[in-house]
Amino acid sequence: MTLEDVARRAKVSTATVSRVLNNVGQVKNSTVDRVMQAVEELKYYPNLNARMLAGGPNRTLGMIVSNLENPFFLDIFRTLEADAHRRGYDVLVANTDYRPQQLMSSVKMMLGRGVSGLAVVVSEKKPSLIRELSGINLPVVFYDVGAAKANITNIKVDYRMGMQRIVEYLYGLGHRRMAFIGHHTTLEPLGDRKATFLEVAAEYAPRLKVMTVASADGPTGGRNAAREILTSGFRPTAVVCVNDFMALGVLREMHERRIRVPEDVSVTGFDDIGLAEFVSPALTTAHIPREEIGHLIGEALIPGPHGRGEGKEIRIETTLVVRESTAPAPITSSRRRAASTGKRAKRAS
Amino acid sequence: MTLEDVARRAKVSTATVSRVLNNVGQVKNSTVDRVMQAVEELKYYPNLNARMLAGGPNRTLGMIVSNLENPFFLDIFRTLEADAHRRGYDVLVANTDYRPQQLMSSVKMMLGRGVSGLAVVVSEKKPSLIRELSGINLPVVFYDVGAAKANITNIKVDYRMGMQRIVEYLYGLGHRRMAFIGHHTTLEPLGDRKATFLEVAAEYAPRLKVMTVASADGPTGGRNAAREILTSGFRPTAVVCVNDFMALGVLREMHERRIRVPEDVSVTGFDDIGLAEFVSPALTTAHIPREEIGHLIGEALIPGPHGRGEGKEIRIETTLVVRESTAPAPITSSRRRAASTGKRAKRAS
DNA sequence: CCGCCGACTGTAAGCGCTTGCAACATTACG
DNA sequence: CGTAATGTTGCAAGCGCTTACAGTCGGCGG
Repeated sequence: MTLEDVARRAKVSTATVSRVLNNVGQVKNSTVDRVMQAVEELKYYPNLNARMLAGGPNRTLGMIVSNLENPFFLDIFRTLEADAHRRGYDVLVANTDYRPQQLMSSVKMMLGRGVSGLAVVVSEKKPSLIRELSGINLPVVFYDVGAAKANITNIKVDYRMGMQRIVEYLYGLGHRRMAFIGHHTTLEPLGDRKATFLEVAAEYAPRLKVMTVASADGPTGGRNAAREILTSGFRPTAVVCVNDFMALGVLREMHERRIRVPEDVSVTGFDDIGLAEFVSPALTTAHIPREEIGHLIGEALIPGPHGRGEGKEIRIETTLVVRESTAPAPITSSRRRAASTGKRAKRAS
Repeated sequence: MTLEDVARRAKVSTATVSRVLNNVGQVKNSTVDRVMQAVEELKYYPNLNARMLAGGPNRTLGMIVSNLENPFFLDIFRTLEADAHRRGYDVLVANTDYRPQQLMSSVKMMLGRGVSGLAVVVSEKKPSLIRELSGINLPVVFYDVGAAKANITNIKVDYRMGMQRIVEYLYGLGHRRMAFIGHHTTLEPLGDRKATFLEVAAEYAPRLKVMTVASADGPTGGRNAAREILTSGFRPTAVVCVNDFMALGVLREMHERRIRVPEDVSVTGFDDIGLAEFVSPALTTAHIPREEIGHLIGEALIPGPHGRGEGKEIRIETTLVVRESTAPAPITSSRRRAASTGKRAKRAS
């Protein structure tokens, strides 16, 4: 089924068929009808490869994420896709599983497919990548990694501020021993998060004791990390996780060990994925407006009536969402003693 | 950056460059090196559209799912993608959100992109689609909808048996009032599931009372459905959900209303998504081997050394996984009376 | 009645890549 | 050293579609 078949059937030239299909140029109404009918009868659908090769309307976006399984990424993808569909665009996704190498090949794949816009929402940094991508003439948006250039807009969330609010909040609740659970800490943005936690925690030194452990992204990773902490001898009263997805796992591990959350230990996440309010206890976390991010990406990549908002540097703020997984630190024997003498009664209560 | 640029730089013809890139035909080693070097220096990457148009090696699969957000679909996609990558293939995903219309356009999109294999893992049935797809010369695999043909292999899970085991198990636990929560019950496979539940339940009539409610797929839908049941006046001792994803929501709703699961009411899911064992209480469910399904799809779509396993009809069995969300039905006042007389002491315990 | 203009349609030149076929270069033997 | 095999390349014809550019045709003003 090619354009030519349709043309023959409608007794016109391929040029005309192309014109009616793309709705460009002037075509007599009766001809349009004839062509459309032929299209129907033949169940013709265009060969998109040929179309793109020939420089036809290119309506496909590309999006590369680190882990589609993590609702954080999936949510961004879904809002972008919804926006894109609304504007007649398709979006191709690629998953890197946090592998820089896979990132590179995914980018080449996207470019090779000729996407008209590319969103790179990953946690692996590749300086060379950014350099390459800023060379080509294509709107690009980076999330978390990269810097704004002529053709690339950069979206960054203020992770530090979010982390600060969490630690502050926990500290205010009387927590003095905290554990941080992360994953892929050798990858820059992810390592930064851990470093950020450490820095923020350091502000409360030496009264605050911390430990950090890394595992894989996801509930299973979270559970393993929790186990590691629990068997380490360190007894944190609060566990702060790099993201909600992992927090799910620590919640479960606590449950299985009959460690009550939040009575015995508080747990926090980051992202505020939908599941955060569906687990029990519901997760206290820092909300990252993923829908907004999805929309922003769409705006940056899809040319609108006002052109597209290229080359901007966008900063996203997080907000602390307190739910059920956090509470005042339990009174330890030593603190109870202090409390009984009335010295810290306020905080311990 | 085109093949010609590379050719010029390596002082060979485009044909030769193409040959070394695709590793076909005989090319002198020194030439290969020269070409590869030019490729490196120019950071050339092939225009996949042109390649496909020209009939080059086509290594991309297409997969259409109803709801990527539902881990059930995502898991299948991920295992297929992993298999595909291992064999040098890419896979394009499209999401239909359970909309038959979107299904049709997604199929056209995939076909238009020239995928070399297509997996349709959806819950919307479109007879015309199946007819169309069986006409073309392309390996296709349908999940849940469709029938095996020359080029299409069909994967079906024995939903009925799974449902039967669940209801039987629940009945054995003393449950006599059950509610079924589904979604999109107007779509055939999904409506079938509801019907299946009803049929299975009917086998226990008139001792078993049931009610069914439908909502949207996902935790939120599950929660809304739970609310609907709870405000209806009907007081089920067991809630069976069409899938785990929705069950997550009913678990939460119960928790918020301080209805204990499983003491006050038992809840079951279907699919056995990873999250099922991370929520509390962990979900009793019917396990569908999603990885196996992913692998099967890969086998059917990717030509291997033994050709591909086309046109088969594959039946997948489920297994009941009992976890924490189910328990014997609570003793009602009337049953307690009976129990106190010793008549049903066994079952009520 | 002629020329011109605008509406409509056809012609044909690619887009970047693959590949059958022909051409040329090497090597092996006799 | 000649000749047939082989080994290596280049040529050029498309793949299906878009899009200048060049008609063709009917109607209008002059």
